[in-house]
Amino acid sequence: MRISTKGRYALRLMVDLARNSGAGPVSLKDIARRQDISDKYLEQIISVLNRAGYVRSLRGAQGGYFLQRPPEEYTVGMILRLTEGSLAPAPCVDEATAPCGRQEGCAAAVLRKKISDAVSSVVDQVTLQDLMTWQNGIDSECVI
Amino acid sequence: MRISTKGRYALRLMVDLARNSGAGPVSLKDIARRQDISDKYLEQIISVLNRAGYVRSLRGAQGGYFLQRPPEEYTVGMILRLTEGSLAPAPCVDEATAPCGRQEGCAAAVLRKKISDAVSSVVDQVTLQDLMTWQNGIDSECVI
DNA sequence: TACAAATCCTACTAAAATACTATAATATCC
DNA sequence: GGATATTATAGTATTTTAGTAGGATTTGTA
Repeated sequence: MRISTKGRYALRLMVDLARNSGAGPVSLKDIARRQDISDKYLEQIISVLNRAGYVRSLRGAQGGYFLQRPPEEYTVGMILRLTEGSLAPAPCVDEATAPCGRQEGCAAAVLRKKISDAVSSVVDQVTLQDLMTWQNGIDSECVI
Repeated sequence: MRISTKGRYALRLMVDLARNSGAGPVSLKDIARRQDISDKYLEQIISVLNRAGYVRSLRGAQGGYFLQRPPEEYTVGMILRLTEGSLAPAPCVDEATAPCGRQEGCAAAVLRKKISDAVSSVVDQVTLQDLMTWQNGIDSECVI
């Protein structure tokens, strides 16, 4: 029941991008240094965000990344689902073709759905902007 | 963000125990056969539940296990926390000594706590009895 | 009392997921 | 043309998960 580093790093990455936007694209190397995360690992993570259109990239010298949209338009759920895969507590919650074959009236399904909905209700509500606001006053490198 | 088989098997095991209680202790072998789970693996799982006092055991021939308390006194949260470890979405949510050292006002901490609370609000509310009720009408081997 | 059926206990292992690391190609600004 | 970026692909070490295996111990029953 853990969010892996991949999802957490993605959040930190996006918050970092949001905080440091304005003065041109932000290079991954800078983000990696500020967040103290391997830049090669971040590369893989941001490429997912890039392909999904969450960030835009500029190649070459003075290149880097920037957010495609304002921070309040990204929810934590969007980012985590992309990087973590599903947020469901077990296979078969959100899959149409449940392995057990009987989604209807199944105790397991009811329980899973409740957990899944509870998590979603949080992560789909909290935006990047919220994370930034909560973090204000604290120094920027606070770990998510 | 998954519940592992360990936690899920523990739930199935407990529901099975609850359903088959009344006629003396229930042997693990029977549970394993009904639930189609390796009995050796179940042994490890039930030993945790046993040490925690959630079930009682009787050794020797005609021995087995039975629930220590009525099904409505076990929550899903109790069982999952025991077998899965913490249900927190990341280290440092429920630990007093957060690795980042600054629990207060940290965006990460706020987010994690929200997720953790959301999950808890579900799993601490649902009891074994609920699972049994939801499962009524369905054949018993429905997989959690 | 011997035997069978059960729990208990410890250790081992295969496979998958996680968390990176490495290398090289490509693009762009100066 | 060179420094600085992103992009793409492949490889690897570590950890976690999900079991297996073997045997010791206990206890009811014949």
